Amino acid sequence: MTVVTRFAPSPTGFLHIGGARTALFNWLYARRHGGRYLLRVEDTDRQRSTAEAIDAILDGLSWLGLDWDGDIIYQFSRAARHAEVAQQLLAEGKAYHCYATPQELEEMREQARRENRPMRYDGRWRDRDPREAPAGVKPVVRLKAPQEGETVVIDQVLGKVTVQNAQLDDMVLLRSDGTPVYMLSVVVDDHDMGITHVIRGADHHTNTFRQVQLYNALGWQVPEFAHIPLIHGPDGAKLSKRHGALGVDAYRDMGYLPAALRNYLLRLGWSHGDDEIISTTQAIQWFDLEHVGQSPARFDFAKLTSLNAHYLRETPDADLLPLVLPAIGRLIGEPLSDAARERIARGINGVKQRSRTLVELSAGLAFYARSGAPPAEEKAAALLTPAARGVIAGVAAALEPAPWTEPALESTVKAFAESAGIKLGQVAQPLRVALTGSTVSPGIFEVLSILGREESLIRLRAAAA
RNA sequence: GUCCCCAUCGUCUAGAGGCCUAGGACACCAGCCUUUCACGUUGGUAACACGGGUUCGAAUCCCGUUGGGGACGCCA
Repeated sequence: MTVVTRFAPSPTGFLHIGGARTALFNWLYARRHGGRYLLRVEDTDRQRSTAEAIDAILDGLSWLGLDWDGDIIYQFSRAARHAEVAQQLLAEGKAYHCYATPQELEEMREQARRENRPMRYDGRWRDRDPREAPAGVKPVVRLKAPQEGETVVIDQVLGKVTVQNAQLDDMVLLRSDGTPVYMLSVVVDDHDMGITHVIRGADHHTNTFRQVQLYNALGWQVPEFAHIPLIHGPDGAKLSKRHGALGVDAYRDMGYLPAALRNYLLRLGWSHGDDEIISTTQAIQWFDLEHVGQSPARFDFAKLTSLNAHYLRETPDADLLPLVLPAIGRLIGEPLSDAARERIARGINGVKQRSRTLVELSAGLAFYARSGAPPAEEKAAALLTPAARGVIAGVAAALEPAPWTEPALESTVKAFAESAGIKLGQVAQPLRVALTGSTVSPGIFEVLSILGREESLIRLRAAAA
């Protein structure tokens, strides 16, 4: 049996981190088993679904590198099919019209709340003669669910769970306007699409029992289920916009790499022994449902950032350049000259070694892009004491006639330090400030070399003055 | 409230009854390396929620307590 998985986001907002992980797990599982990974947009809520949200989700998935097989299925376009299934159930006596009004249902819930009873539909139209139907009320269609016995879900992550059917009420299949409700649509679509493994967030776990009842009423085979624990915010509470529930585009903007996010998300809830750095290729070979954890995880930026630093260092300079060039242009407030691009290309390796995100990388590269003395950070400016300025002037003079290669620069500066009777560190740090405007940068000889004689001397003299 | 799920360092996790003096990673602290920072490296602080069982033996199995989460829509 070929594995078929799906990711089924509802386009009522951006692709958040939990959805991204669900997509990743589905994608990995399908790839692992040489199966298919489908995408279904659950847009049956016409009020809340938007085209912008669809774009944002597709965009997020593409950025993450989670390509889907075949065409996207828009659930709303299948409404007629869903209604047809409900009609079939109706015809078979497995579903019925319910004329209870929203007000009645609200009262039912109120009453239940007051009496500390579970909030459920009481089945008042289940066996009632349709001829008693009130005039002018459009009915919904409800599933005639079993009232005795129990429903069992075997979950690949959570194991076997049993619920008493008395706990479940007759769910709505079709709204009074004839449109299908999510519970019906998922079941019909998953069946029609040949989904073999439903991998989704644990928030759907309780829904599964009702869905299984539907599968049973329809005589359809139940797919495998795997409910993965939710991701919480740093404070352990449900992820909300206040903590980590950002769209994946926000992570892109913060300078995270898709590969890093994939690795981080993978380890959030799944493990392979002590392995931490897991490439996507490796993940495809290893991923399974047995090692998905059962408890919720908290989102931790520090770990993501550390992973990102790793992937940043692993990424070839040529791939990083286009990601960073536009940002640097914005940073210095002018278009990048050819000389600037050239310096950035040569300097990027040195800077990426000490950057954790693309944002840090861009910022760390900006001094290469400028012409003339870079603005000095506060901490850096403080280092430019009169004595330091004197040292810089001395070095500038020593450097002017010297050959401009890294080894040569090093020996020139070292010779200068020796003759001046000071330590290299006392020369290097003021030099760094003059050249980069910062106390943090790649090796000072690398910087001199890349900046070139002319540009270096301009900056040194400006600092010495 | 009812039902369901979950529970190992601050965080992510390894752990499928003896291999556990509970391992790794991130974060944190200290040392080394070094022209700064970062990388790297060495070491350190730090956890089996609690209480009962079962067993020769429990982080691992069972029950309860506590705590956290989820679901209870003509939303998905």
